[in-house]
Amino acid sequence: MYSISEIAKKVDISAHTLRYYEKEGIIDPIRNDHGVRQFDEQHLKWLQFVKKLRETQMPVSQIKEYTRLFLEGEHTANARLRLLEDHRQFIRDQIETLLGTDDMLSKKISTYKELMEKSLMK
Amino acid sequence: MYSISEIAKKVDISAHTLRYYEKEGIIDPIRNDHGVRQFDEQHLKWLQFVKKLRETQMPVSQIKEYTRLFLEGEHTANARLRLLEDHRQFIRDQIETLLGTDDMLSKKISTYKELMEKSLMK
DNA sequence: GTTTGACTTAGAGTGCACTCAAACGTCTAC
DNA sequence: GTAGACGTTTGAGTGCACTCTAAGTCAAAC
Repeated sequence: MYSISEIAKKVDISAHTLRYYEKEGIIDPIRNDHGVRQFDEQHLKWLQFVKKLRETQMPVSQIKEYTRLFLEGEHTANARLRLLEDHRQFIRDQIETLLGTDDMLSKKISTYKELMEKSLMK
Repeated sequence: MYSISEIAKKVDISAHTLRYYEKEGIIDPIRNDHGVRQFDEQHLKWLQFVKKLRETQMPVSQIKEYTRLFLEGEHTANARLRLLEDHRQFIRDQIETLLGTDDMLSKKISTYKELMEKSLMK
């Protein structure tokens, strides 16, 4: 069992943000008899998954929705699958955009370097 | 010469956002004798460049900084080069993250599909 | 036994990037 | 000559995702 600060460190998400995620219904830690949050390996895995979704710009609202469906049970598997597939498509589109801009930047960077060499030769 | 709404359409950035960019010093359209903004091909090209930077998450503040350096002249070429190289690195890191999550999602999606096939066979 | 430090809560504040509102000016078409 | 489409401005509002504050509880360390 981990305290909020321990798990915060492990997943590299601030304790503040974890409380915010709890308020949003994305996590539901166990509480001990003093009301202190306790996180287990399941929570850790879930948070690592959530983190990957956030790192790839899935909105918190969509993660909420996914969580809600998950908690609703088996019969929402189809809807969850669709959410994941949609996000994968978003990721792929994003990769395309990034590759395109990488390319443009590389060209621009080359031009800059050429220009600077020329001015050095003067 | 394009009006604000014409260029907004061309680059697919709202007129509102273009005015905001102007306030931030990212663009500096010409004004006619009635104070109406006029954009030319140079502005168009610049905005297309800015758009690519924004699409790849470069903060407006950094685009501002790049613009400022650009307007300062030749002697800032080195600083501008560094900005672009940093952003290219950011893009490459982002691509890595996206590829990793794409992979994870693909595995999860396969698992979902297998599960659903099994439940169909019951 | 008191201090330290980690935890709790509700609710307010922050920063970013827009996005809109209101009040007004100007051009063109009918 | 007036309606309507488009432009202008300043300043306020929005939505997202945190991020922090204040006031309090509790347990172990000194």
